[in-house]
Amino acid sequence: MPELPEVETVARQLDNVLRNKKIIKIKVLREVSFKGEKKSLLGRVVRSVSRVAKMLVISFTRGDEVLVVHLKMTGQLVWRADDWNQEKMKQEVVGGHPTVDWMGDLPSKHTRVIISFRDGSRLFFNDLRVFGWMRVMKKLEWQKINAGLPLDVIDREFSLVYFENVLKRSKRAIKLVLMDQQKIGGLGNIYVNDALFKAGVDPRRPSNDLRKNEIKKLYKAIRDVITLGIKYGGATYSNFVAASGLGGLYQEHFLVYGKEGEKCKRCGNKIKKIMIGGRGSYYCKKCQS
DNA sequence: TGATATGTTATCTT
DNA sequence: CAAGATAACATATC
Repeated sequence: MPELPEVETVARQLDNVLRNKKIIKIKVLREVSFKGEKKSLLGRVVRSVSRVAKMLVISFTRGDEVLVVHLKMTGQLVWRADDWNQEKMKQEVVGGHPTVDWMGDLPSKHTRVIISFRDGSRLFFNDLRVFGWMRVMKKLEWQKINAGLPLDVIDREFSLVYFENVLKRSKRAIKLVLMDQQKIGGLGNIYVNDALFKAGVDPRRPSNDLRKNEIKKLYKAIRDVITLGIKYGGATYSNFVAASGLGGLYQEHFLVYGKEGEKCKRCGNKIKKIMIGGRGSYYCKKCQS
């Protein structure tokens, strides 16, 4: 369930290990998972790995292409050095949706793409539900997509005023607006549920109905939740995954997400679950209005 | 067996 | 036409 904090963490770590590595082979085990011409990337040297919205972007020192990766719900990236083995688990970077896949030998049942580098290391793209993708894009094409993206919640320019304007322009449920990647970049179901709880706002409230002080509270809550996510999400993706390292610490810090029937951390009331836009939404009836 | 699932988008329906 | 609602994508798990 990679949301912004997860993707950010993976990007940072992959940037460290993939820099200056030369691609010598790309093996696609599932056609739909890789779009574009893979030949065009052979021989390319990685310049950097970064994050844009919930996407990872791998750029190269030469050529006119970038490789864009979207993990969607169940994608994960695992990079392993040439001499990796289960006992030592030496050089490894993993990130994305936590499954047992990244513990054992790869490729696994869910491996969709393998990118091999000249130094013998490999990058595995695993994706259980095959919603995610890797896509070779021309720089121009990528720039166009970039230009159309909204600000990220952790963007420096993502101001209270900007946020307020976004919310005012819609009367849909506030939760849907927050999750709408065309309007605000980076928030997924988990963090939205938690941010709304923290701000004391009912997820069903019409977006343009929020009062100024509520918008302010929500703005701050989003920042807090995402910052915390990066802090703990970072622990999910370590260079050296121990046997106990499966899954991330951030899960232990959820406020309401997935806690139907459990006690509200603030008032002790039971957390309710409802469906909004076909997605599970968790909230406390007493604390959120 | 059937319901449900983290993200995004295409396609309907207002 | 635009905004909003909903189905669809492929597969595993409970």
